[in-house]
Amino acid sequence: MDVVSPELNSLLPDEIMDTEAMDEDPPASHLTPPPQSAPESAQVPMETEVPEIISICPTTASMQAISTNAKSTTSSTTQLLLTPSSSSSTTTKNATPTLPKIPSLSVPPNHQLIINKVAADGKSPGGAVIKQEGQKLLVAGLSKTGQPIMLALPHAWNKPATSQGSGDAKSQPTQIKMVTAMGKPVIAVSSASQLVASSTPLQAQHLKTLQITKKPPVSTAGPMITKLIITKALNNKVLSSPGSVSPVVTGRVVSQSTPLTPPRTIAIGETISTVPQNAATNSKVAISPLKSPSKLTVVSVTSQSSNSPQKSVTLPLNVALGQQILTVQQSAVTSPAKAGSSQSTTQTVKPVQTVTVPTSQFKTIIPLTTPPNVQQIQVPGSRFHYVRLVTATTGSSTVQTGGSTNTNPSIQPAKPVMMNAAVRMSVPIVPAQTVKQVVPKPLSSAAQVVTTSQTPQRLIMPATHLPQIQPNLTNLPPGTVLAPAHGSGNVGYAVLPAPYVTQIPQPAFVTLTSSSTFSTATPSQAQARLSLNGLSTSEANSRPRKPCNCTRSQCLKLYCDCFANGEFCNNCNCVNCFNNLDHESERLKAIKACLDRNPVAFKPKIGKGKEGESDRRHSKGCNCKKSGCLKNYCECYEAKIMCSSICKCMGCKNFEESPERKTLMHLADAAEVRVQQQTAAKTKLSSQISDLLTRTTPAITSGGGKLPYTFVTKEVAEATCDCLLEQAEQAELTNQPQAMAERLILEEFGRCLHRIISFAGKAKTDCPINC
DNA sequence: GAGTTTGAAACT
DNA sequence: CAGTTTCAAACTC
Repeated sequence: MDVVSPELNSLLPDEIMDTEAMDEDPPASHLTPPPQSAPESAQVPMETEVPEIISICPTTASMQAISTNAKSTTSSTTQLLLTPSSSSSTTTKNATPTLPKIPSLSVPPNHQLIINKVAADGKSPGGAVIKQEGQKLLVAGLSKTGQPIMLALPHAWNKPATSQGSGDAKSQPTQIKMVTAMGKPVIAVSSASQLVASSTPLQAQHLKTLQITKKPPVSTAGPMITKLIITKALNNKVLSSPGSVSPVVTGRVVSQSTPLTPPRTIAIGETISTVPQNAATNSKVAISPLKSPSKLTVVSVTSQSSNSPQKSVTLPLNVALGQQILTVQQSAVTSPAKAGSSQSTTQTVKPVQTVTVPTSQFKTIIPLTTPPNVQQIQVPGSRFHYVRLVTATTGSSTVQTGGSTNTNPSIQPAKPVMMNAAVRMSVPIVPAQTVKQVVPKPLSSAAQVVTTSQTPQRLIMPATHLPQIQPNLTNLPPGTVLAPAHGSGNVGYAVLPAPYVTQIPQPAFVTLTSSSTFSTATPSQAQARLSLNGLSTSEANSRPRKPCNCTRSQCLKLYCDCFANGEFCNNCNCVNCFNNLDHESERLKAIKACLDRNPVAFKPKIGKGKEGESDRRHSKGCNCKKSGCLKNYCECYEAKIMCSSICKCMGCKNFEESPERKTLMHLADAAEVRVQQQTAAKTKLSSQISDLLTRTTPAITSGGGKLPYTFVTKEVAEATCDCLLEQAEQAELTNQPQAMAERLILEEFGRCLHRIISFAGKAKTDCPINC
């Protein structure tokens, strides 16, 4: 029977405290995306920081429940809810003080929060008091078998959600999910999620993620008994107390290397070890979603009956990151992992099977019921990588060793672990250049730390079975992902342009985030990526492109820039937009139609030249007639490239030696520089004047100094001179004749005077009584 | 902001 | 493939 401290219960969101849902959550719930909550989903940052260390250890039998008193925590109101694992039915709301001993919290100097087994006190009956300090939160629980369960969380999780808007990737929330599948607990940490117990209401809102699902291996559709913990660690250290903790639970911690230096290779290791079943089956863990730093760790843990021998399972994990596909393979604990990296040269279908970990929004439940295997697909000559998701029903399917580079997940005799999740990684769309495979590392004891690359993340989403849409892989929009239909086995693909993928709202997925790219991405960016048309509020940085204004095309034709770029409309001004998930079928059909008309419709029009940008040219060439190819009507000119021989334009002036073009480009560049310089100068001048206003107001008021020259102090004069000098420099840069230069300088001087006078007038109006 | 111009996309 | 229409962005006033 699982017990949750009442005190904690009152603090936790309903979603978390809904034990029935946790216990009785039908398989469908796992597959069903969480209810679309626009605000929440929109606010869910895709990139989140990952806890430095997350380790899960079996709990001791004595512990029935562990709860953290939010009040006890100093800074963050992080709450940890750890329900005892028992074979019987679980009830979180019935915290029983009868629990023998409860882990107490100790704050080690290493900035870890540790919950140790201690006697229950009055404050948190049946629960442990969590003392938070430092960067890591370590929650240790003891199962009935006496095996501890420990969770280490980065201190960043404790940060209030309000800091998310700061743009600091570290502030992004991380979600911890515990799912029990096949009677075995599965714990996953998704970066997208937020802290379960956060002091701020905002954090509480997002808290939905912690869920434990117990499912007997029933149907083939939902058979996955994956015990998976996904964590992202900042460092390679594994905090789980190796010696003290029983070896039952072992997990690898996937850690990303330093954010500053994104590693080229991503290594994700996963260990699955047996755990006393009684401890695992019914245990519930509610962990307040803490903001995780940019690091993501994925740790899979398998629990099994105590009597059963420890098993190690290899878990192939295929993660498509941006244009990159990350192949992660789990190695047996005993068997060292093979390191292999395969790059772009690939066959149509890679023998390696991979598991895509779907990214989830904050409130996602890890769907373990229908775990597809993912096969990495690389099209020769194609810039893009594709992933084929295959529903894995048996462990045998997981094994395919292809080329030497592919380390086949050496599947141990134990049952294969499969993840029915896609990794959603919102990342800048970049050409898929590399396929990175993670070399499984030999599991030492409790956990292993694996470094992950900072590659942008891409979402692989489940899609409707659309067998009719199987366009040429090489012609798909950049980053297109082929997603399998639900329950359709390995057949059927849905064409998902990568940009779409990154914007797809959250289905029920496991979130795996990469830390590195997140560091640069602001929450708003992630938010914008997630949001659909009109749902996102802040996306200034996420959308370099202008919003479309389509009215008649439904944004499903190439007229629409959003559609043409393979993106969902987002905060656009379009009318009757179908370029969103609500009209997925229409959109897919439109994509197919476009590809039928033009197989390379979604390929970039501006091909990269042989040697850098200078050789860039339009793939089709323009067809301008009146613009002289010197206006943005011309696609060549718009792309800042010159027309080439393939252009059919008339009266083209967009060639290398064209004087018109040179003048135009020169003026454009000069204007840009000028704007920047003048902006800086004006800012300085305004600052000086404003500062002067505050200092001279008494003099003005007393002496009736309402004359502008009152403000012409040394500072103002210097600022004015700066403006004039910059103007002169600008004129010089643009090769303006002397007369013109003088004129520009005088004009600038006039503007400066005008500003001075304006401020003087303002000062006068601000103090009408005295002035 | 409304209207016009322009050229790509779509259509025939 | 060529001609025409549609469409939305770029541009002008």
